[in-house]
Amino acid sequence: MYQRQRKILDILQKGKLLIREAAGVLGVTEMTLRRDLKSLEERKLILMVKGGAILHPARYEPENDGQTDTDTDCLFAIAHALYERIMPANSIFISAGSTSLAFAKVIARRNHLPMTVITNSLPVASTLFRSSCKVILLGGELRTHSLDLVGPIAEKNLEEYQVDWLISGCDAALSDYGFYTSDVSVSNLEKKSLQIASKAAIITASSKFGRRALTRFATLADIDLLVTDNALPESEQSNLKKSGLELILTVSA
Amino acid sequence: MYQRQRKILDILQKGKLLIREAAGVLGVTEMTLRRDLKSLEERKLILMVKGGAILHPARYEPENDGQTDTDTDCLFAIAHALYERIMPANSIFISAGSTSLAFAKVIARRNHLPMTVITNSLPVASTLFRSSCKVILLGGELRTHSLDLVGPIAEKNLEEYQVDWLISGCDAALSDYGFYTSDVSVSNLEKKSLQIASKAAIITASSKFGRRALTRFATLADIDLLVTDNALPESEQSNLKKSGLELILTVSA
DNA sequence: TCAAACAATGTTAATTTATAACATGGAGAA
DNA sequence: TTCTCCATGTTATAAATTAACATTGTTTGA
Repeated sequence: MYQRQRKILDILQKGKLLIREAAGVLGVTEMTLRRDLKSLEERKLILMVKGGAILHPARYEPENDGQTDTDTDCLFAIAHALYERIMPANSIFISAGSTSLAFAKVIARRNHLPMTVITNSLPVASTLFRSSCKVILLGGELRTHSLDLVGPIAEKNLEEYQVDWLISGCDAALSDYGFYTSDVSVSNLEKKSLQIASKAAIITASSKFGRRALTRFATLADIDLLVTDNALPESEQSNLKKSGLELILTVSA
Repeated sequence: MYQRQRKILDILQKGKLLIREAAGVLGVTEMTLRRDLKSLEERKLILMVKGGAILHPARYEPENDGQTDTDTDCLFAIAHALYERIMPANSIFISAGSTSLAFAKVIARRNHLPMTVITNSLPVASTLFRSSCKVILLGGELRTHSLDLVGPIAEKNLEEYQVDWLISGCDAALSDYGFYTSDVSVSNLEKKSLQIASKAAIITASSKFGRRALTRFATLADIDLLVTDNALPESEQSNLKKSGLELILTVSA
């Protein structure tokens, strides 16, 4: 029974759960599933909506702008792989972005050791709220459409810290040149965070490769570990390995 | 129609709306109300749950620990009164707490002028996200049960700013001595924020008067404006007036 | 000004979802 | 074994949601 409720929460990580569908998937009656959901709702873990349930809204989710299930699965596979590779760690910096957020969710669910997480993302902070992690949120200006913090204050605060790992996504990547983001203030913050991290990891879907975005925030040499999915073309893979970084490829569904 | 949708949002400020009940209150059919709700949901302003609706969860809300409707009404009355008194302003600091959060909600709904809001509260930042306000969130450690930021980083960041008004609640108050909070790190931050504000306002339910809490963060002389409800005893009122601060009393429901 | 077109709301019936009450069946205790 | 308890399943009932169509009032353009 507890096993099943855990599965329910897993399904919910990806968004909404429909009672009719999920009953089949879990191999139980609607009634049983309802009883599970009711119990989870009483524990404030979920919120029941018409015909289904969502995770309790005490944790904010940025809009899932047209992200498909497959996309989400891919992100979580990458996040899990990263988790296996770098944990346990004492302190990490998690930047903003959907891949980073997926990683934060993995930590919240799987990690039970004390750890310090520094982030500039409200969704990440909120995800780790009540986890075993101590959360430090950088200050700064709230970017209007992404719920993350940037600007000089955020950069200056960063100087106070030192972390084992920097975890970041990217908006675009070239296998022979480096990693890009499309916002200058984000890029500035990323550059700073590279300086305070002993090691740096990029996690991103392979689809980001082969294009540029506005500014490059990291060269290949800046990055120690790259986790992406195995849809990454051979040529890109060999380019990356040449630069000496560790490459982990997850199997896509 | 738009008038009615505004009313719906007003009702929702206080929590959940039940379609069956609200249809009567608004004087329309369930069907009409449903259509309004559907439209609001499409605009991502609300989320429909079984039998009713809640505000869109894209905002962090601390748990409503047993706060009654009357309590909430009282808070909003106070928040409105403060809004009328101090707006327009160029820049304000809003501290953490349920009363401050109510004030942020009033701003989000009523203010359409550009303004800068500095806060150490995630719920406040999230409430003002997408409003006409520029939001600056102080950095620092996330307090585990309150979703607000404290600590040396937060205090240091504060030094960078200067605001017209400080808006704060309190955990306890004595009419001849000052205002208290029950957390030392919160108190430290409050003291700092008094220093960067031209004027300071306390908003609080009158029930907080007559007791102490762990630490005093402000004397009567530190405060320029107090907004509370008219259940405040005469003796306390005269004490407060003696100290020269401006006192605004709202009518309780 | 009138009537066509439209928008908002109301009404009813059909469908879907939720609840309640009782039935089954297996695991463990006396 | 036999009883009890608990998780689950079944069925019937109630509630909520949707769809389709009816009504009303308002705008618009001949």
